Amino acid sequence: MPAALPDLSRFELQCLRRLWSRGEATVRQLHADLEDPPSYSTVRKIVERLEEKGAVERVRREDRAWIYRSTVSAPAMIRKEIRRLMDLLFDGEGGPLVAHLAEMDAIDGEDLKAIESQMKRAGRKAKRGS
Amino acid sequence: MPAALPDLSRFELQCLRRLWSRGEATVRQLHADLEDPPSYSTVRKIVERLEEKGAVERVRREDRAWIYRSTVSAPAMIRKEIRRLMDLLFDGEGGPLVAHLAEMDAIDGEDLKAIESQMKRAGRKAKRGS
DNA sequence: GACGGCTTGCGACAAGTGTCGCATATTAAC
DNA sequence: GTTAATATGCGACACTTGTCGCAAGCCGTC
Repeated sequence: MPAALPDLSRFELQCLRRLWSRGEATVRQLHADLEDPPSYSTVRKIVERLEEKGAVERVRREDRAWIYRSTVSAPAMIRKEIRRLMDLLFDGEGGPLVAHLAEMDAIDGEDLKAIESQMKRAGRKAKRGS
Repeated sequence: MPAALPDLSRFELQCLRRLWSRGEATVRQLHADLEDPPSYSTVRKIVERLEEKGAVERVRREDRAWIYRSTVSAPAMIRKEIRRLMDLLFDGEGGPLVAHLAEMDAIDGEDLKAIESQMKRAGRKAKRGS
C-alpha cells in the first residue's frame, strides 16, 4: 500500500498543485507559477518542507538548480483533503456536501449529468470486473 | 451584509458544530459532546478563542456557568469552508469536486437524484421570484 | 461560616506555518 | 582569474493552534 499521505498546509498544497501540473519543476518555476507569490525564499522553504514531509523529491540537477517531482498521487492527496472536510463538516457524509454545492450554485445540471454518466461507466466496469 | 466570517481552525470548527446542534450550550456540554475530547481546559480555551474571533457569544449565565450561542450562520460558515477547499484544489470549480466524490463512492445515484429535485425546486422558486 | 466542587481567567508551551534574509557555493561570462 | 548571477542551506521570527495547569471566585451543603 502507499505510504500514509503527509498532512500538508494550505500553501504546501498550493505549491504541490503547480508541481503536479508541470510534472517536474524547479523552485523558480514553481515560484513563477504562483498567482500572488511571496518571496522566492518563502517558496524555497515550502519546497524544503514538502521534501521533509516526503511529498516531493529531487530528481536531478539542471542549470545548477534542482528539479523536483511529486512523490504522492494527486488524486489520492486531493481525496484525502476532501475526506478531511467531509469528516469535519458532515461526519463523513457526501450528500450534504453536494447539497451545499448545488445551493451555492457551484454545480449545475450539466455537472450532474456528467457525474451520472461517469457513475454509469464505473458501474459497468465494476460489473465486468466482478 | 453579514460581517466577514472569521477564519477558524479545525478544532474551533468542530466545537462550533456542536454548538450549532444544541443552539445554546455551556463549555461543559460542548466538552461532553466531543468524540475524543481533550481536557476541559482545552475546550475552554477554544471557546474563548471562538469568542475572540466573534463566532460565539455569551447569552446568559446559568448555574454559575456561561451559556454560549453561535453568532455566525452555520450554512454560511460551512460554505465558506467548502469554497476554501474548491479554491485550493480546483480553482473554484465545483464539477471536479463532485467527480471525485463519485469516484470516492462518497455519493451514489440516490444522492444525485435528491440534488436534482432540490435544484428543480430552487429553479421554480427562482422563476416565481423573478 | 468552613468545605468542596465547578467555572472562569490567565498564563504557558511545543508544533506547525508563512515569511524572510544572508552567507556560501556554483557557474557562466569577461 | 575576477565578476556577476543565482541556488542552496540555514537560521530567525511572529502567529496560530492544540494542549494544559493553576489561582481565584462563586455557591450549595453541612
